[in-house]
Amino acid sequence: MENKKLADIFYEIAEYLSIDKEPTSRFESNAYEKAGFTIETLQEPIQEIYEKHGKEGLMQLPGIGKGLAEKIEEFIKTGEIKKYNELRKKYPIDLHSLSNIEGLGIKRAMSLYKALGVKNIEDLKKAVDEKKVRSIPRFGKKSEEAISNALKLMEARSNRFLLGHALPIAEQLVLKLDKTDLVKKIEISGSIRRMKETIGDIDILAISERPEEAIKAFTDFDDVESVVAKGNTKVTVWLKAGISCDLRVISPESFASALQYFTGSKEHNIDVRKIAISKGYKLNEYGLFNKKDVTVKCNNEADIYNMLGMDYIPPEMREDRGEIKLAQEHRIPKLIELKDIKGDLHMHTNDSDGQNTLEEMVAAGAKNKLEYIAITNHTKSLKVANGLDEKRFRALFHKIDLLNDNAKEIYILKGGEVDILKDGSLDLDKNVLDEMDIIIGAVHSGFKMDRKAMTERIINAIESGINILAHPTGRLINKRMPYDIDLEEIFEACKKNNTVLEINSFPDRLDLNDLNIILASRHNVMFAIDTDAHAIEHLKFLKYGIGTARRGWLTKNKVINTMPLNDLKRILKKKG
DNA sequence: GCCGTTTTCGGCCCGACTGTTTTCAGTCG
Repeated sequence: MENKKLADIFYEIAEYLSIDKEPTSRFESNAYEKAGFTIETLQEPIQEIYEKHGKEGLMQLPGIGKGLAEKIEEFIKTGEIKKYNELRKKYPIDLHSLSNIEGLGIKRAMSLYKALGVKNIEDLKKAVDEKKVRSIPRFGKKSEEAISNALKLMEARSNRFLLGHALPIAEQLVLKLDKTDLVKKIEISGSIRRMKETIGDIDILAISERPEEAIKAFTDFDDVESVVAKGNTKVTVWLKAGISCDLRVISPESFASALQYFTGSKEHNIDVRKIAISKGYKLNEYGLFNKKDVTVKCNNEADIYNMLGMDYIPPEMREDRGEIKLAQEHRIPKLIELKDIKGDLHMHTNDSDGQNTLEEMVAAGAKNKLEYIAITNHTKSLKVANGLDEKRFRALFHKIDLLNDNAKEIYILKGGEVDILKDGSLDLDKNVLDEMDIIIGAVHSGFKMDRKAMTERIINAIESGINILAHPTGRLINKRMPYDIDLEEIFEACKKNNTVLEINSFPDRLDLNDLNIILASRHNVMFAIDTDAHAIEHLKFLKYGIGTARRGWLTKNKVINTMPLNDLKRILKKKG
């Protein structure tokens, strides 16, 4: 991906510039950082923008002016950037990796380079082992130990926590804090509240009249492995679960602004605060203040956004991807909510690789107040999952017909998660496929095909009449990269064939992800938010799919399983 | 190096906490 490569170079230039002595280079550094972020989160190849609209087109992008447009042009034409090469020659050290170590920033990394010649992580390890770091000015024994711990930690946690693992841990902590009676109000903030697919650490916000006691009670929880930092209003702990957690205790008057502040994202907040300044206010975690430094009363986050001339922005949208402009134009969409979902269209039973029986899954669906569910087991070629052949599918469908005749509170759709074979054909006879109410197509093998072949394979399946394309990119978070495919071509084929794209709610899938949902939306396709449940407990994963959909700015009317059963059936029939 | 509903020049987010100091620089979020 070219965008990422260029973004990383800009980030590195920003790092090099921030250690420069010139007073203006700090701001130049910010400019590169901001431009790097713009490029990294761009929805189309930057080269395409340049080819279509030239330098002028690049300068339309936020944070990119004449100078940086020229740098981008230079990179596209020559594959390198002179300024970057010069900086690397001047500072031949891996600043990026070094400054990523907890507690070590760019400036201290530079001190270590100047004093000890530390150029990379290996050098740093050596210097720590030889106890050389403690002798450097403004370092000491504690700093050396902190760096040593951070190095070990970095090896231990190379991956970020999945949202689906971090959220339950956070909810448990909130519950426990609530029970102490030391806090009046608690809220999870940070990237969990934004429903980011992976989480760096847990952020909890609380109102308390006895903050020090609340912080003490928190650090005494047996979930806590060690206390990293502790003050009067804030404490950071390392949890036994292997993730760090911040608790901040604030006054009731500050709660709205603190929640806004600590929910982030950082990029979003910087822009919001700039708008505050431009309107003569000051916004920080303690409140919104006018020119005379008098607090402007805000009861909730919506008040803050409204005072600044914006619509309320849902946490999931706060990523600095254009939501601020939208809010200023009062065009924030009404995002889909969990309660809008009327049915789950992707569920397994123990007939293939699920853990529960058909009857148990149906009962669980009814208990979750779903109006309909689809039972979609694996097909015969997926042997590891005990995939069903034509005969076993027919037997299962017969059982489903009987259940539907008797049960009235929930309707069961007959379906299958049908393997898309290497040539793009489907792994079942046509007459069994014809008996299905819903056909989900999925790739479960041959992940390493080249881009062209893999794209053709999936488009073949789309054209042969699947209703839903399951987990369209095949990625497993922290485990497996997405298939190499041309997503835009696939989205276009989905549009032409009325094929629905799945947003798979399984914590390690979340596929499509937020950015791909935004991209697919431009092709005017429909979505289904499914759990891919392999057990009754998995039905609660739906909230992660909803969170991902909201991060992709999705509204209810784009999601087929928000429809009443009869409308849904009509959509599913429009095939072939 | 970017940017403009006070500005095309003069700004550029900001407060808590830590460690190493003896008043503060660096880091983090």
